[in-house]
This record gives sequence, structure tokens and C-alpha cells, in this order.
Amino acid sequence: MGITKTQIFNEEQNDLAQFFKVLGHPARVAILQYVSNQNACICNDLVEEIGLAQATISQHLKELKSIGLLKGEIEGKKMCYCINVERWETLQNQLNNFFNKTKSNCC
Amino acid sequence: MGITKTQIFNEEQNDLAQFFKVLGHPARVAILQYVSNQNACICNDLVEEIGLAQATISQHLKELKSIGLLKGEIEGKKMCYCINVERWETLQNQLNNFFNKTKSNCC
DNA sequence: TTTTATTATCGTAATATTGCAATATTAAAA
DNA sequence: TTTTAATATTGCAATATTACGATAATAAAA
Repeated sequence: MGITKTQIFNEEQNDLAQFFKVLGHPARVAILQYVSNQNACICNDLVEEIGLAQATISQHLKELKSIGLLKGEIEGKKMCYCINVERWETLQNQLNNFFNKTKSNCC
Repeated sequence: MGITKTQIFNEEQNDLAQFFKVLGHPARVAILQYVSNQNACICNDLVEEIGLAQATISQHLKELKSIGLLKGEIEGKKMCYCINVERWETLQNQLNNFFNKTKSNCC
């Protein structure tokens, strides 16, 4: 199989899971941390900073963009990737919501 | 490949990613929500509640246990799965830490 | 002790993900 | 216009994940 049965879950569950999934790779965590630590926008310093091939980094960046956590601006030849702060905070709220709601009453 | 190069990332990055990864499946999100909504401990009501085979649910439960979010107690023939509130809150703090630190200065 | 109910594990098929080399694409620079 | 540099995309190969049937393991009930 290998296929996730998304249709049996509700939208909130699928959205949350999708978001967690994208963050569920150390390279993507590292990318977010690195981007946020720069004062200026970075581009493919990432390839050197993290030890993965350019194609691989590009793929990870794409996934982070897909859930809106990163936005990219073209600056001449280079790309400037930055954290989308609004989206970032929305997600943080959603997560806290999930964490606060999901607390046990039992045992 | 398909293999993640964990050795090139630091412990924090790998830990965070591992945690996100486990939460990155709608069935596991649903399990956590369902467990937390019960007043008593539940066992394999989950199999009926969520529409997946018993073997599959058991597997997902195992993964949630592996990062300490769920704990299981044997009650006769049944298993009582509960949220590990301490671990839950620790993780919530870690996540908020990550979210708060990772905010952009650029663009 | 045998049966029954509940949960875990094993084996396996189908699909997804990771990573990279090779190759586009794009836009500035020469 | 040609070259060069930066990034994206394509096409794999290797590995991981998801899901489930079959089967084992466990403990109460009969």
C-alpha cells in the first residue's frame, strides 16, 4: 500500500498532519533555522551550509514553500528565501490549539 | 536513496524532525484527539472509530508510544492507552521554543 | 483446560520519500 | 549574443512508510 487514506479523516486532521509531515525532516528544520538566523536573505548558501546536493535542497525548499512557511523572491540571478512570519504565527497558534485541546482526562 | 542523512544534522534538529514526523500522519493525529476526548481510557474502540485495520492501528499506536506521547497500561485483556501529559507539555514547550526562535529578520 | 477476545507481530504488496546526477531554465555579466 | 552563475526540474535508484491479512501471544471466561 504505502498510500495514506486521507479520505477517512477530516480536514483539520489532514491539514495538521500535512504540516507536521513537512516539518518532519531534519534538513527542513535546519533550513528554517538557518534562514531565520540570517540578517539578510539567503539563497544557496544553504547548499554549503547543509551538506546536501543542490537538487536536494531545492526540493526541500519547494516543500517548505508548499505549506507557505517560506516565501521566495527573485533577486537577479539569486533567490531570496525568507520565513513567512504571518503564516508562521498562524501555524504556531494552530499547533498550540491542538496541543491545548488534546490533553488527557484519563488514567 | 530514500535514506535520510541524519548524521549531518545536530541532535536538536533530528529530535524535532523525528517528533514532527510521528505527528505527520492523520491517523496518529486522530488517535491523539480521540484518546484525549474520552473520559476513560480506550483501547480498540479506535479500530472502529477510525476506519483502519487492527494491525494498522496497532502500528500507529506503537509509533506514538515510541516518542512517549502515549502510554499504555494493561487492563486484563484490554490495553488502556492514555496521553502522557508530562511528555505532551514538554513537547509543546520545545515546539514553541522552536517557533519563537525561528522568526525572520529579513525581507 | 479450552475457548474467546484483545492486542502485537510478521510478512508482504503498493506507494512515498530521499538524494543525486544530469539537464533545463533564467537572468545578469561580459 | 555568448558566457556564466544560480536555481529548478527530470529521471532514476535506494530506502521508508502505509496498510492489511495471517498468525502469535496473552489473559479472562467458560
